[in-house]
Amino acid sequence: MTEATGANFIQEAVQEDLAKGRFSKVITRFPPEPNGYLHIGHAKAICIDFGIAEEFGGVCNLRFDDTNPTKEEQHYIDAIQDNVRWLGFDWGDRLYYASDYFDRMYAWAIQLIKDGKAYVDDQTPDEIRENRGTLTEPGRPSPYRDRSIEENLDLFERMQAGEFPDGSRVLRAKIDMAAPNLNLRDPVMYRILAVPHHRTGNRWKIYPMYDWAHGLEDSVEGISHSLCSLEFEDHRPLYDWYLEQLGIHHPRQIEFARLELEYTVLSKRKLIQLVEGGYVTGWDDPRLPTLAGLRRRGYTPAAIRNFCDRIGVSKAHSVVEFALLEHCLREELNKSAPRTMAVLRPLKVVLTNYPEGKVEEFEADINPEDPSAGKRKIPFSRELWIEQDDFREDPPKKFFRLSPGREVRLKYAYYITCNEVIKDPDTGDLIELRCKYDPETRGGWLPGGRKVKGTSHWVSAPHAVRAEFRLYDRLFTKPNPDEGKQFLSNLNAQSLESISGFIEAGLENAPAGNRYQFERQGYFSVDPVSKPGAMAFNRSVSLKDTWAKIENKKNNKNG
RNA sequence: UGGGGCGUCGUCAAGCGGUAAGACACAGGUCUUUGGAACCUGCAUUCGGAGGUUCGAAUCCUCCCGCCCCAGCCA
Repeated sequence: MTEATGANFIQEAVQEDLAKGRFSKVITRFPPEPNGYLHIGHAKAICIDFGIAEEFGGVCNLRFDDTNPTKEEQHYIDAIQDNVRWLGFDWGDRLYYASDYFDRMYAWAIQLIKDGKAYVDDQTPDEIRENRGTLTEPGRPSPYRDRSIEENLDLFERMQAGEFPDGSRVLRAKIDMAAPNLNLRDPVMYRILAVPHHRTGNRWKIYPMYDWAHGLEDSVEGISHSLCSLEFEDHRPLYDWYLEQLGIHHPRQIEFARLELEYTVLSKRKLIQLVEGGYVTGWDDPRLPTLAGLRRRGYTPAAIRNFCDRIGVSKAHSVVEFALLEHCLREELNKSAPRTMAVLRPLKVVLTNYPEGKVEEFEADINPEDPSAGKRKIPFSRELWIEQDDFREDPPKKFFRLSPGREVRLKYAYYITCNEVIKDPDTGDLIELRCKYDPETRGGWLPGGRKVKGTSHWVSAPHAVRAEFRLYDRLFTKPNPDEGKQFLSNLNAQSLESISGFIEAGLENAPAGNRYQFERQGYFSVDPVSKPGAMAFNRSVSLKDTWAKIENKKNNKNG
């Protein structure tokens, strides 16, 4: 799976733990909170969590960290499972919920209270914050810090009994208000939240905080390695503290750097803003880095997994270039995607010396990279559509496509030469090209004869099928969307261009999700809204375009 | 000027005291019925900086600089 490099630091740590007998079996977990959709950053975490388990012959649990009912919803749970499965990972029968452990957590909380290690605090949220101190000043103990165990027990039970209003009291661990690590300044374990939970209903009036809950969840499941992102590094002492006080199974937490990608955002908060603010069409908008979006865009699970593999695992903050993700998709689709010709921006071509009404069929490779894919038949006739970009009335240097007097090859068909350019007499707009074909070049080849530099794709006008093409560009105009004011101000207004053109006959019934290479254009997948007669294709990624590069260079020089 | 992390090519990232892997990107070339793909070549005398230890340092020590995270009853 990994390139031929050494093990990453997590693999090394796991190896060492196994060698030293700290753990006998590797059990990891992927613990999403069901309050949003998974994105490619989660894909990295999933690949690491499941990947480490698989590599060491262990298992990985899927566990919903559903400790905050004010934000979590069942439909997110469904979508997340769907996404993880789609990515290609299997949690077997090990689907767990933090909420399933609420009873045990409660009992453990009682234990801590009895041990004098937790207390009920009546301070307001503001008071707690003020007394927490600052980065440089120690906190001050709560006036309720030294309540008797009996009183704490009584109050805590009444918190859960629903006797107190939301936010009026919390249970706190009694650790150290002067700790330089703020997480250790008597962290909150439980808050009162008289909110129904999507799984436990009205059973609980109090809900555990992440730090208290997470280690317990890991412990209950016998997790060996609890892998998470860097921002939890500061929480590890607390994770360890709870487990140590309780004297229960103690997994090892290891932190790695989360993924960042250029020209997009990977934060649930911002993603939610984009979706709910209507800046995109939904969680599966193909411009989004969500798994649902990438899937609809035409990305394959294998390409995403490969990407996650190549970016590596480290603790250094990193922002990965988009080009790598695109490369992974192209690499896979080049080998697997059937070829077809589609004209995105049509320009009419009439072959003046081709008999009217005549139709020929040419044979074309379905995939030149994979001969076993076979051949397909393409109809050819007197009137064709070619790409507007494949003609220039006044061709620049190095442009070797069609222009007046010039000859090019129509792929799989004939050489043609442009003789006449028809324009709208009023607007001067290009209407059609009159060309002559060379009957000697049938199949697109003149054995032993003159060669031609350019090859164009085309479709036969009477046979072509109208279709919609959605061309996507990066969602933001800046590599770092947070640059400047607000990330929303860096949205790319041109991130979606929808155009109408023609597809080869035979594609008009392609099922949603099918992926194709439109020759010389890029990889496209059939959008779920497609219907026979109203096909819509999403451009997953363009082919590399050397000519565009040459032109850009030239323009930059002149401009 | 509290604590926790991180700094190796444009971007990721190996390297674990023996003299800077690989990938993407980029540049040039071969080939080509996709200006695609494939293939070949090039691309860090240098590892945030300065000292030190050593025969030898990206790797060890010291100091300095820069960047990220933490003051939710979010996760």
